Amino acid sequence: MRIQQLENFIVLAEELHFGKAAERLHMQQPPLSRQIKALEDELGVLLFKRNNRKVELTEEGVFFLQEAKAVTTRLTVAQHTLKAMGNGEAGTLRIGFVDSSITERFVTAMGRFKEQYPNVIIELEEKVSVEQLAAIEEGSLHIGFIRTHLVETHELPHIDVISEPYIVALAKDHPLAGQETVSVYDLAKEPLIFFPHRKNPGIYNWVLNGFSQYGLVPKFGFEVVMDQAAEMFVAGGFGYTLLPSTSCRMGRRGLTYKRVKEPFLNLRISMAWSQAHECPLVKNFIEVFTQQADS
Amino acid sequence: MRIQQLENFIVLAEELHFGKAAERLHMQQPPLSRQIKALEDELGVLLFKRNNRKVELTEEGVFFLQEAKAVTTRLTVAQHTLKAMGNGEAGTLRIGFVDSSITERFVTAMGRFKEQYPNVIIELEEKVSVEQLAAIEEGSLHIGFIRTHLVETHELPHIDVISEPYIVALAKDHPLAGQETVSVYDLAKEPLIFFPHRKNPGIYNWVLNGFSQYGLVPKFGFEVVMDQAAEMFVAGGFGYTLLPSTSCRMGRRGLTYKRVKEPFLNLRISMAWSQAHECPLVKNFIEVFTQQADS
DNA sequence: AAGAATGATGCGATTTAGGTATTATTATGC
DNA sequence: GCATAATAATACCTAAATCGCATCATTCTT
Repeated sequence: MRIQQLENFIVLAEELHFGKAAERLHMQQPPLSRQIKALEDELGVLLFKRNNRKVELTEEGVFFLQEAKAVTTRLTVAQHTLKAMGNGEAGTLRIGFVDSSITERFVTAMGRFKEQYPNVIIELEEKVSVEQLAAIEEGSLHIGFIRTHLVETHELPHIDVISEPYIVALAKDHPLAGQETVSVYDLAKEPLIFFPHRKNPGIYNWVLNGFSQYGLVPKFGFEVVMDQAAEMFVAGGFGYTLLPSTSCRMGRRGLTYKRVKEPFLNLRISMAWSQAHECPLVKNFIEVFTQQADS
Repeated sequence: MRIQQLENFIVLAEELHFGKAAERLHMQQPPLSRQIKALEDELGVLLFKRNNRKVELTEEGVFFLQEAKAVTTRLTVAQHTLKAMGNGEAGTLRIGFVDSSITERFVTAMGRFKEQYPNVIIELEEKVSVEQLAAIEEGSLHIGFIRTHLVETHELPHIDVISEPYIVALAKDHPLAGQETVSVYDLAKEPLIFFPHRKNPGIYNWVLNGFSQYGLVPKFGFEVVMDQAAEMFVAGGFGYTLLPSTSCRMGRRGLTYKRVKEPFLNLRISMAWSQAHECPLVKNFIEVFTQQADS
């Protein structure tokens, strides 16, 4: 059975006249007669009652007409959707992100994209950078918002989106709070209030690394899971903590925030994708994302 | 596009291996490769990523797979339904009936049929006999329960289902109530409580006819629309009324029922259909209807 | 580096579809 | 009542599409 047969059957059911239907279909009457007969033979039923003078649908024909219409329209819609997918106007875009990548820019970019491409489904999933990296290279993730140094070493195409120093949060009456900036050497002597290794090994190790650049090891104090809890301990004078600078715009009462004197920890996030798996969806997303940056 | 291409595409999407898919499809690998390529060309997208070593669906392929499955299964179901319709096990059976044809036998036959052929839709419509007759001969009604004398004059195939004399309902203290049977000649002198002509012209004229056989004309008393109202007037001694004998099995208090002495009015209803439009549905219904009569 | 696995390509044979001419049948008009 | 017009079916031919076989090209494995 060919789709064309279904389409021709539908036209004939509308015209109820082989000659006129054949004309509409840009073909001759005899092939149409044969085609309908072949369809009837294949289905094992008569679709039309025809007595050389009048053509009308049988009960079976009425039923099959509705089925044929359903099938052909579904296929036509599918073809249009496929075309839209080819233009990156339909489909599913899978985007990964790390906790700290969620900025206003990130959110508004999502909104803009959804507005411009309403038929694209966006699947967002939080994953640590290395996992995203693997998923991108495997092709199961289109785009990842991940730590910049990783995409640099993996040589993935990317756009940098965040670059902000980690800063020190201290109690206002802390001995170090009097200085404009704080030295890592001084920090290493104070207890660090930080989350446990298991919560985010990447950041944890990265912080350790920041200290070891200067031959230092931080002196760990309390380990707390939530940021708010950490700030409470800091305010209570039990030590200091480290935060991305944007995380503390509205400062907490009793705390003060100081930059580190030496080059220390700089949180850098990039939007990365795979050259190999680059598709129209990705291209369109990048375009929307960068356009927004301009405006 | 052929349906077979969609089916082959589905198999290949399951196997993800041209050789194995071709084997399952009882064909050689080269034609399958070409067929898939032709499908891709027609759709304008690649359905599979294939690098001489691995075959996997593209995003478009995943989407089209779901559409192809939907389309092919719908067509398969449609073909099964068509086959069922050929056996009279699916479709729509249109049955007409007149008011007085609704008996217990009629109702239980409907139930039995619906039980035996659950996929057949029964469309019941009440219509006077002549209209049903026209609809049957035109083919828009499969079966009609109509007045027997009409099907006899039109020579339609039919099965008689009701034959019952009309009888006379009288008040117990009515002068004619003392006799075993009542004569039409006596009846013609008494007032007849009957429904108005507009309610059922067929029966009304038929009753007039019954009297005119004997050169008589009934003497009309009250015209009432509902049967119960007629019985009340009769019980009150305002005259007599005429009823099909089964309509008064459980007699009303204060009334008595008498047969007419002479051959008078005999209500005969038949189930009729058209030889020309006889289809499996009709055959099956007749079979169920007569089977029930036996049991 | 050689061989096995696997999808693509070339070619000839068969099947299938479409076009033209014609036939058969039925309704309509004089 | 017969001739004609209308219309779907059939016959026959040509063109196109499909299939199977043989082969090629590429890539992974050992």
